[in-house]
Amino acid sequence: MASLILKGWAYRYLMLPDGRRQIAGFLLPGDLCNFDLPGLLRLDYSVATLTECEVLQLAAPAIKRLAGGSARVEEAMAIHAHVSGAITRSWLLSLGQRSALERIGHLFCELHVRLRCVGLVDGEGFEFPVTQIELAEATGLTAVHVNRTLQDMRARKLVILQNRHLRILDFERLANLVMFDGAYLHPTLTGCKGHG
Amino acid sequence: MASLILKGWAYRYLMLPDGRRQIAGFLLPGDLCNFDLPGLLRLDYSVATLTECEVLQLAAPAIKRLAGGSARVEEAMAIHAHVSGAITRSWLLSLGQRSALERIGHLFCELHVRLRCVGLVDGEGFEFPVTQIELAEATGLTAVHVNRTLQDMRARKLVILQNRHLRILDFERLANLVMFDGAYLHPTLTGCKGHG
DNA sequence: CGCAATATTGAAATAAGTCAAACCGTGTGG
DNA sequence: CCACACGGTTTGACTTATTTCAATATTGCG
Repeated sequence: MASLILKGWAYRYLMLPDGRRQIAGFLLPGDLCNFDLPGLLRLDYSVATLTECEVLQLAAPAIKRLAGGSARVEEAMAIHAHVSGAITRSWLLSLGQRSALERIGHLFCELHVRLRCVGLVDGEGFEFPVTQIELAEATGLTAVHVNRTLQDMRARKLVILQNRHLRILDFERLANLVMFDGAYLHPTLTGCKGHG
Repeated sequence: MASLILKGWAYRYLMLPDGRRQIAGFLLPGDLCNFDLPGLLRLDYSVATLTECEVLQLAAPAIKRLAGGSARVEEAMAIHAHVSGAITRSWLLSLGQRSALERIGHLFCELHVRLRCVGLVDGEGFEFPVTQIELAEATGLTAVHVNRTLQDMRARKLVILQNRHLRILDFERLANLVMFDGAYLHPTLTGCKGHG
C-alpha cells in the first residue's frame, strides 16, 4: 500500500525522546509515500500534513498490477524512489555543511523546482504553507534564527515571503548564492518540460 | 548492476562546489550500493573507500534472476533498501538536532550495531578506519571540534578510540546518553541474532 | 472582541568554528 | 640508522554563528 499525494502539502519527520523534532522532507502533489514495508519492518518516521490534502491510496495488489504491467510505471517508480533519496541526501549536505541562509535558500530553490514541475508555480511564486517554526525544524535551526535570516534575505531582495506565499525574486542569483544545482531533482524526468 | 561489499569500509559523500564535503553514510560488509539507475538518471553522490575492499559486482540480469526467482531475495533487498533509507534519515536527525557529542556517540552506536550484525565486533570493540577529519565530514563538525569532543568522551569513560580501533565501554550508557535506539536498524532482520 | 498561534525584537550566553602552531607516528630514502 | 616528510592529532587563543530567554507585536479566526 502506498499513498499518492494529489493535492496539499505534508511532511515526513523524526523525533527525539526529549521532543526535538526534525522534518526530513516535504511531500508535495505527485509524491508517493507510505510504502508497504516487507514483513516486520516498522516505519522510522511519521507523516503530518500542513494543509488539507487529497491522497490516493494505492493498495498493494493494484500497485503490483500497475508496476508489473507496464515498464513505464515501473521505471517511474524507480525514478521517484531515487530522486526522493537524492533529496534526502541533499538535505544532509545542507544540514552538515551549509550556513543558515544557504540552508533556507537551498530549500526554497528545491521547492520552487519541484512545485514548478507539477504546475504549482506562476509568475507570483507559489503557496508556501510552512511556518517559521516548521522551517526551523526542517533546517535544523531555531525559529528565532530563521526569522532573522529571512529578514536578511528580504533585505537582500532575494525573496518575498508573506501570507504563506513565497516568491523568489531572482532564481539565478539565489541558486548561485546558495549553490543550488537542480540536477539531482531530474526535473525533466519528473513532469516538468524544462525552461530554466 | 549493484555492488555488494564483502570486506572493508567505504562511504558515500556529496560535495559543494567550494570544496565542503559531507559524508552521507558508511558502507560496511554486507552492504549493497551503486544500483543501476533507470534511464538517464545521474548519481547524486560519490563513493570512496577507507580501506581495501572486496566487492562483488552483480550484473543487472543476475540480480533480476535472483530477485525474481526467490521471494526471499526480493524481500531481503527491500529490507536493505528501507534500512539504508532509515539510516540516512537518522543522520538527518543527528545533523539537525543533536549536539557534537550526541552526533559522534550516535554514529558510534550505529556502527557498533551494524558491525555486530556481520560479526565484526568482539569483546575488544571493532576496527574503525575513520580519521577524525572524516569523522568531522560525517558529523558536520570541524576536525578540531571532533578532536575535543572525543577527548571529552574519553574523559567520561564512554569510549576508547586509538590506533583505528574503537571500543564502546558501556554501550547502554552511551546509547542512553545520545538517545540511540537501534530499532530502525532492524538488527534481527539484518543478520544478527539479538543478544542486547 | 479576544484568544492562540505566529512573528519579531533585544540582550546575553554558548557551542562550535577559525587560525596557527606544535606534536606524533611511521614509513622512506639517503 | 638517522632525518625528514607526511598525514593525522592535539593544543591554545580568539572569533563568530547560532541559541537561549524573555518580552512584545501581529495575525488569523471562532
